[in-house]
Amino acid sequence: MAVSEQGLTFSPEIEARLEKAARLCSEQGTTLTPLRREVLGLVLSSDQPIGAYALLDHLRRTRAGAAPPTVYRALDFLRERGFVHKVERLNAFVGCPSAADHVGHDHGHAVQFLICTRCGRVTETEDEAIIAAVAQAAERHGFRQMRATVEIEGLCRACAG
Amino acid sequence: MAVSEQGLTFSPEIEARLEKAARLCSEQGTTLTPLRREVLGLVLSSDQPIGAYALLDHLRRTRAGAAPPTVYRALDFLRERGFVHKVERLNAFVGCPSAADHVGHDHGHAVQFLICTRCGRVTETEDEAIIAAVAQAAERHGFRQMRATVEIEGLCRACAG
DNA sequence: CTCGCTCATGTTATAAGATAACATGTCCGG
DNA sequence: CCGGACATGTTATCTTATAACATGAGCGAG
Repeated sequence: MAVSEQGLTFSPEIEARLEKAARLCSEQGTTLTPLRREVLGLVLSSDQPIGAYALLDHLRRTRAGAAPPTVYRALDFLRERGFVHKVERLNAFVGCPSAADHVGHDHGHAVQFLICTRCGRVTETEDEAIIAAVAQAAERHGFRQMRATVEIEGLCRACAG
Repeated sequence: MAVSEQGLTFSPEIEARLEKAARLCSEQGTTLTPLRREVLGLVLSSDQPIGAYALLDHLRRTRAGAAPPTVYRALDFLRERGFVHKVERLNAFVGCPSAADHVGHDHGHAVQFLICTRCGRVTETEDEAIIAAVAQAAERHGFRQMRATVEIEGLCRACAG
């Protein structure tokens, strides 16, 4: 991650994802501004879920005046578009690995996280059986599902040994 | 809910559940102290998830010195034993309707909440298909699941119309 | 009986997460 | 040139949660 006059620069893979996100935004008539781009880049660069205030600390390297609303507004934008998800148990944010696939319309989807309590890493999955089971359970209760999250805590393969 | 010298008194149904909880605790060698009993009673008396600070406000009616740790410690105790669950999305707590059935060992279970964004009510379910799908997905990733929560947001039958 | 342990609670302070409310600036179309 | 939409800046505050240390009750071993 380098600092230039345009703001932060990220690894090539992440730059590619940022480009893609920028394209998706402009197709929707919105803008991935430099600020939003930086926040998304920071989230994607973290190998663990990252908290809003940790993002803020990073942001302040380039933006002296950054304050909580700065980062929360950017996160709101990114979450609305599915580029970023919040892991509720951790009050922290992760980049969506498949943001490009289901732009903006994954409501009703049951996003799933495998949260390792030892190493802190989180893997996002999209298991169809879970999605279907959740949808059916909701329907059985006469519940109109808008969105759902599944947060599974335990030990990842590496940590479980 | 009445106030007596022994602390709060709840409705007969809730008193019955408190008695049962007290019995389960003593079987485990722990104690449902008056404080814990009051907190559990307050959670069970709420028809919606209730926040820690709302509980604190109620507690202070009978316990002048109550402070955040007072309520958080009681909640920790109750959660460890499965009498109470936290709805992560709401930072609020609900009583477990089936606390008596699976005392203390429901780890690995995927607790499920149907959260109505309109009326704020939360229904807890234990859908076997979801539990199984979650367990299988975790296994497929070599993940040793300890616990899981499924939080489904949308409109309940009454609110969806 | 009394020392020392464990458990529960009290007490004070602070950390961590999130939002409200209002101000500023930029771009663009009429 | 004005006015509206949008993005960000700025200040203050609110909500949620925990750290750290103090007090006190109950109980078993010596």
